[in-house]
Amino acid sequence: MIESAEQRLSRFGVKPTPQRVVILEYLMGTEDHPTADQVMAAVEDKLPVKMSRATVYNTLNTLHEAGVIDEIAIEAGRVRYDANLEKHHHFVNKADGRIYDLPHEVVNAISFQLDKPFKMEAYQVTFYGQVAT
Amino acid sequence: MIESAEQRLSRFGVKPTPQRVVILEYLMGTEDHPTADQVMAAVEDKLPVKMSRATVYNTLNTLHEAGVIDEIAIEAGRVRYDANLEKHHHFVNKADGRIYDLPHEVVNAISFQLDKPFKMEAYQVTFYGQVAT
DNA sequence: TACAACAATTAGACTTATTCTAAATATGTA
DNA sequence: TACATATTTAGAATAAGTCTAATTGTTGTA
Repeated sequence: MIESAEQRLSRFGVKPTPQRVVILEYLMGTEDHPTADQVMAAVEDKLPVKMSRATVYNTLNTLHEAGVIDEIAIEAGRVRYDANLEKHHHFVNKADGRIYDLPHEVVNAISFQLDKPFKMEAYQVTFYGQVAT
Repeated sequence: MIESAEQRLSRFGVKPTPQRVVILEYLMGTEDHPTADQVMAAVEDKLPVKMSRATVYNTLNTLHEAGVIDEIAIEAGRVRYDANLEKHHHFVNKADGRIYDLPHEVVNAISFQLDKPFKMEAYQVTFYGQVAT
C-alpha cells in the first residue's frame, strides 16, 4: 500500500497542514527533482488561496529538517528537492542538467578505505553522462 | 616538476592575463574549495589594482568552461571551485560543510550496472560524515 | 464555550550570490 | 600607427532565498 502525504507527515512528526500536504503530494507524485520555484508554480492552484513564497520555502525547509524530503545540491545556483527517501544514487544528464534517480542496487558493490580523521556515515554516487532519447 | 599557473593556462589554451594567473595560482595553492567570494578576498592584494567582482566571476567561469578548474555544487546556495584536476572524490563534513578531496584510490573497486538509456561518462562518490579534530 | 499560548502562514522588505551592460583598457596584427 | 578583438571594469540588474512583524489558525484547559 502506498503511503499518503498525510501519513508520511505524521510518521515524521510533522503536523499535516493543507500547505504541507499539497507540497508533499506534489513532490511524492513527480519523478522530477523540482526547484522551489517549480514547486511554487505547481501548487499555485491547489488551494483556494495562492500560498506565499515564504510558505513554500518555509515548508521545504521544515520538511527537509524533519527528514521528510531530501535536498539535492548538484547543480550550481539552485537547490532541488526529492521525496524519494529510499537510498539511491543520481544520474546527471550532461545535456540538460536533468537529474534521474537510480535505485540503490545499480551499485552492486563498492569498496573503499577512509583513513584517520574521516568517519563516514553515508555516501552517494553521482554519475554523469548522456541519456538516450 | 610542478606545473605553474601560466603553464596550466597555456596548456588549456587560455590566455594568461595577470588576473587569471593570480586567481589560478590561489586555487592551485589551496586545499580548500573556495567560493567566489573567498577567491575575491584572497586575491584582493595580489595586483596593483583591486580586481572587480565581475572579473572574478568571469574568470572563474572562463576557467571552468575551458576545463582548467572544476565547479563543485555540493552545498546549497553557493558554488565552490577546485583546481585539482586529478580524478578524486569528496568528503563532506556534516558539522561545517567543509569539503575534502579524497584521492581517487580510496575507492578500490566499484561495480555498477546502468541499463537502457544511461550512458555514463564519469562518476564521483560523495561521502558524508564527521572529521575528527 | 472562551481564552490564553503557541504554531503556521502571509506580504513584502531585505540579503546574498551571480549576471548583465556599456564603457574603458589592453593586446595583437596588418 | 591604426583597427579589430579580447579583457577588465563599475555599477545596475536579476534570481534565489531569508527575515520581519502582523495576522490567522489550532490546541489545551478551565
